[in-house]
Amino acid sequence: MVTLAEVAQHAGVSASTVSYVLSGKRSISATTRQRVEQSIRELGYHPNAGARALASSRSNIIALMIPLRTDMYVPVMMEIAIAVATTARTHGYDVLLLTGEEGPDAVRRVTGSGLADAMILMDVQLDDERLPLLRGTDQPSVLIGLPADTTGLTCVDLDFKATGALCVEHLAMLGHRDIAVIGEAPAVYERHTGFAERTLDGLRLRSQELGMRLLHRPCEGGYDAMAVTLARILDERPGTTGFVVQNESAVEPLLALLRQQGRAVPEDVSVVAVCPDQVAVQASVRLTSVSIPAQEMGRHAVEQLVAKLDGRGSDEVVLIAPELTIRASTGPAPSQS
Amino acid sequence: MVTLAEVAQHAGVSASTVSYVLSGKRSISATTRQRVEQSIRELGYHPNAGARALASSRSNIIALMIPLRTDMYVPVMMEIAIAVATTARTHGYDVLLLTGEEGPDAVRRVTGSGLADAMILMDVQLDDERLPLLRGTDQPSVLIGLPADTTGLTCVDLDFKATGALCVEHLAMLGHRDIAVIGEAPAVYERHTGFAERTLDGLRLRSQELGMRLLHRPCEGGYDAMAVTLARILDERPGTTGFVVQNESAVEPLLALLRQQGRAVPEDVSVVAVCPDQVAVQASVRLTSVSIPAQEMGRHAVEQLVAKLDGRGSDEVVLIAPELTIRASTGPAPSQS
DNA sequence: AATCGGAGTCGAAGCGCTTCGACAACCTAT
DNA sequence: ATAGGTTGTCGAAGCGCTTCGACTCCGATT
Repeated sequence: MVTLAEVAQHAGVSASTVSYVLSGKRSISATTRQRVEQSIRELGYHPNAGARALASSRSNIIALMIPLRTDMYVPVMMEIAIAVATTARTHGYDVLLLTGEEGPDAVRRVTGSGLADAMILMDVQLDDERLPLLRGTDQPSVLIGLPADTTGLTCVDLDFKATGALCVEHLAMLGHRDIAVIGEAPAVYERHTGFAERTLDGLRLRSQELGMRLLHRPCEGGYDAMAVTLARILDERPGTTGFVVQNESAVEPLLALLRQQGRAVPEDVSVVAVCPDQVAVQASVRLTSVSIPAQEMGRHAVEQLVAKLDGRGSDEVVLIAPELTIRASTGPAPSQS
Repeated sequence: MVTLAEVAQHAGVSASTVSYVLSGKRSISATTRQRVEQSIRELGYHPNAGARALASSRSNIIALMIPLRTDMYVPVMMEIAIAVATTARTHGYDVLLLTGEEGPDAVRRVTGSGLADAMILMDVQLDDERLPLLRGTDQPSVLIGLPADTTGLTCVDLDFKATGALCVEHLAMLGHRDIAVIGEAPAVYERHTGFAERTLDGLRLRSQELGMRLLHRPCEGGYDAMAVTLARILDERPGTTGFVVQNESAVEPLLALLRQQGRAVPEDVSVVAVCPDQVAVQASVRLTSVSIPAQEMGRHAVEQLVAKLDGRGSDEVVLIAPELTIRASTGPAPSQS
């Protein structure tokens, strides 16, 4: 393994000079720089990560905590993770993948050992047990998601409340008055994952303001669960003409069931989904949807973090404005004949 | 930040003793050990990762290279990644997430810098450009997937050839004679991803042996692409009664289209999928499928790697035997009336 | 001509840990 | 009683890098 010292010798300069060429923290004459760079290339030198971390107390690693469960939003998680990894690389950072499994201990371990310089937390619950730890350390962090109390924290998330409102408004504009919400699995609500509850808030508030009737039903994904849920909804509110779906794995089953029952989309009922664009365009009916900007969230989180690590940037909550794309699954409410 | 030296002082022993308590590499008297452990707990000590890596030339990190593209098998990738991360933790390793983006350079960077002790590569192509680099380094690695030439490499994968054969056998046993294969997107075949081609090999070989007719069509996921593909297939081979689907995002569209055309599953046509169990049970018809054991693959890869790092274990190719689960999407071929 | 300051380079200290050799203390077999 | 072997502990030498003075040179300022 090639070391700094070897490069220095090869280039005929001192070790510190090589170091300064690499870091740019002191000025180096053009000729020296070139000679050093040449040697680095010739010898195929890569700075040793451990030594660098030890000497500089900077690991150039960002930790990413992803949820262990895969009961929801797998593609979204994946997309965020990839966006985080690629964005981090453009800033010279690598990404350490932690699963929720260790819980709060992972936070202690990482901050305590200097394994990572900063962390990004996903799947944040309203009252997450990791939050006190984050507040109690000087290690920068960014949450993807929104807890109940955000003081002293930096968060990035889609504005799910506005998302809910936007869905309702769109359906209202089309003349729908009776709306059903197919939500995430009950477990998601039980563990108080913020985004699900905030979407619901937005839906409820806006529908009330607009004088619409709203029925919310959580739903495990899959065909069978959706069948049961749909039957109950139509039993309770036969006049339902609009659906808002916030559960990827319920989308296609819902469409299939509606088709099967002879309810045409969008002629008889309209469906708005909250899902990544990819899911919306691949569905059997191209879905009107509010997209979940997974990539943007991941990128944003890293950039906030890098800003903090560079001494710029501060705690703030960034809520990305939702955008509704009209596709083929929504249309005017059927006239009440 | 608490250091080894502080722990040593607090416990009234030398630094090296604390180190030996931690590593267990020399025997320590019970009383000393307890005193040291007590101090560690009281002070909340965590060994500094950089210092440790520098001194021991072991980072206790495993690098995981995941594909950048998300055009296939997202849930599988995710499940593997999570399995790798959790399994690695049980062996005292953390996982560094690398995307394919950097290509072979990532391998150079990681091995050169000592960032990781070993690596796991996913989405291996038959003639992957990273392979020469792996062979040329003494850093252990495991591939998830199977390249054309496996000499000097350790690989873990589902036995896709046997998977293909298994699907054909099942359909043959039920009396089907005309089979269509809905494959991955054309791009997947173009870049010579081993698993797709090997499945196809298995399908072709076994169907030939059993005297069945087989038609293979790649297919982008999604409803529209599936509609076109299906129309072409039925046009060319109207007598097709069995489908093998190896593309998650084509499964549900296929079922919807068949339903729409009045072809009942499994009465008129049978469908076998190659997909994770979760997908199979969530579909609108519970699918007979060969499951992709993502978790097992991830776990296995880590265990191979850890064995190598411990000086045990050697290069070998582990092909996991496929298992077919019969569910509701396959049945006897319709009698030829 | 004397002084100042910036640019460019070097030497050395040290980051927190592992690990090797040394050594004291003790136990066992002669 | 003595040699030989264990067992438990310590001191010190690095691992490869960053970074802080310190030093030299040289052109610019008075």
